[in-house]
Amino acid sequence: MRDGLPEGLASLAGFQLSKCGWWLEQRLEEELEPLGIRVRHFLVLAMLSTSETLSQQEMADCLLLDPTLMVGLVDDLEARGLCERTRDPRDRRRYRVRATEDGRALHRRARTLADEVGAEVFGPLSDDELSTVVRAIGRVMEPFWAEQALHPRRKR
Amino acid sequence: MRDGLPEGLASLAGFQLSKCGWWLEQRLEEELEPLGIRVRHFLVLAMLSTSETLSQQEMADCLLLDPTLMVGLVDDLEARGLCERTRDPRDRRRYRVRATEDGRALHRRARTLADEVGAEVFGPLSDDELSTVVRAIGRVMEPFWAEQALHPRRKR
DNA sequence: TATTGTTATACTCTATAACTATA
DNA sequence: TATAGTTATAGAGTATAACAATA
Repeated sequence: MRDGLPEGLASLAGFQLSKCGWWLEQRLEEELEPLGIRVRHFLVLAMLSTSETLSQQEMADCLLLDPTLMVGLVDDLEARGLCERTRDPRDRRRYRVRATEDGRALHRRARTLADEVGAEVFGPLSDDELSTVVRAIGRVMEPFWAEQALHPRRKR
Repeated sequence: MRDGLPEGLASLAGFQLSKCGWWLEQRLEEELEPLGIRVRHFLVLAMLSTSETLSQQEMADCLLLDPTLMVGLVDDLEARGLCERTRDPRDRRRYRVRATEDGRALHRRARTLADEVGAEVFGPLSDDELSTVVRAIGRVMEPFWAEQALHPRRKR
């Protein structure tokens, strides 16, 4: 990289956006290490923090992860007492995964770190710009999540 | 995903942004398949399209890829006559990788597809919003690329 | 017969280490 | 001694397939 990004790359909005997402994730990964969790564990806790109970299948769809990966993820959290599995009485194949008080407390600490990373990365933006970007991305992703709810895809 | 994304996830700007980047990349991957290249090959061509010549090392830094991965990537392009390697006469360890005319032509076709994917994904945004987002992300990434030029990191 | 969750296995991708040639 | 590029290999991460329990 002699003198900055080649213009052919810099002008690709998708490339810049992808790397921005990667940067945010890596920084958060670093910040979460002292808490003993990965970004994925944090995302599970984030879901559970506003959902009472969820099945592993539902969480896999939201995170775009293969359901087999949710097993180990929930295992990790349960082993540390951050969430608990109970069978769904109305469909005993499913678990009802719920965050414990410890899990909610850890989520709050992790969420603070995530917000700090966000403030760091988005530092160059004014409050107006930031809220425009955040709302814009949210609106852009609405059709994606709608489609995802109907025809779940996986990978990554 | 019973009723949309759990709020704990939806409110995480970093999560939405990461998935947006993933979505853009996956859609482009699909669109590029008929051209017989992956997104990575396209990104290499994009760099070469505005840079005359670059070393494999420089390109690895820009794409945040391990230099060993650039070998196969440039091999692929060279085998199809899309780029060519010549030794740098001033430092015969380095290659000067250059896009051929065919490479530039394929890049233009791929860039058109990338722009179409962008138009599709960012469809919900007004022109003003889109340009605000694109410029904002570009500004956010400036310090990242500056740091990357000094202390290259890898992975992904 | 289909679905949730589980396990074990195979596969893909990436990083690591060792090497050549240049500097 | 250090760097660009190459190769082969080991490791991490992921998907695939088969299974048990339930619907």
